[in-house]
Amino acid sequence: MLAPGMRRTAQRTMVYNAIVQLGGHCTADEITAELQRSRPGFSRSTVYRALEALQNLRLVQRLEIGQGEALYEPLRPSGDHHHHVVCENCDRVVAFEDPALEAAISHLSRRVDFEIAGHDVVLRGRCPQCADP
Amino acid sequence: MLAPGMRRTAQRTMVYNAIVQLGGHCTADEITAELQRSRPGFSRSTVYRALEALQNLRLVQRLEIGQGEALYEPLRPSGDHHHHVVCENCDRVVAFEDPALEAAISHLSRRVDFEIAGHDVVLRGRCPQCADP
DNA sequence: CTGAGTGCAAACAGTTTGCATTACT
DNA sequence: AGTAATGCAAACTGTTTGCACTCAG
Repeated sequence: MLAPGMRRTAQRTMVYNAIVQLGGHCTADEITAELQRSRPGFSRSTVYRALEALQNLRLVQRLEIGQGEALYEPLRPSGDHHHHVVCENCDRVVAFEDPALEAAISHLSRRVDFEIAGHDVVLRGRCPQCADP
Repeated sequence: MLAPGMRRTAQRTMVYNAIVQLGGHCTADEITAELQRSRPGFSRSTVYRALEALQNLRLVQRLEIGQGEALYEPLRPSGDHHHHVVCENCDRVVAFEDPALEAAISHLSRRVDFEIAGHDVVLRGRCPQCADP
């Protein structure tokens, strides 16, 4: 599980747990704030470095949605593959899976002259709460 | 064409022309550098403000690809709809269109409980030059 | 002539880094 | 004991903003 030479520290565990507790799709600052509630000295840099380590372990995925700060979500090591819908109004992020979309992309991947290694899809719109009232 | 009160200035024209001349998919700094070759005082802020204005006029599209700086591309006002493939090695960006992908997304859009207004797709991989040697 | 647009410098946000200290293994 | 990880502060990058000046309409 751990890469050779890599250490299991309290901070990294805490960062992972904070993401889960925040319900996923949270920013580095939200994670820091959450952790500093119980441990005021918790360092922002440690959060960033822990997030990098957790990404290498495939326990956390970084999402570059929009131009602002990155979002982080916990990843089931089983390796589920999904994409995201973002509310343009409240910035809420929801994940979805769609086999037909994946099929279209995998078919398309054979057509382009790049060797495709991965892809990202982001849907933008209004969530139910922001659309109705 | 111009929004009410909006002015046609030499700088905005120059920014648009620079993007075209650079072949699209260029950064704000590349545009600034290009313009400063012939006019050393050309301001970075003017580039950013011009890019914002050109986006409002639908003459330029901003791409948020990866975590670094944004890319800008000229947009035919006819409103072509396309997506991008990025080379993970050399960062080259190429556009593509795919009706089957659009169909899958539009079908999917009816399935999710958001009111979908738009979407972005980015394929990541290796361009022919970076894959072969 | 008036205010939208410019240029400069300074502020800003999010993230990364250098370095001395701490604490896994 | 040795070295990866931490905490702090300072650097860094891409972008935005305040203000006096300029120029398009």
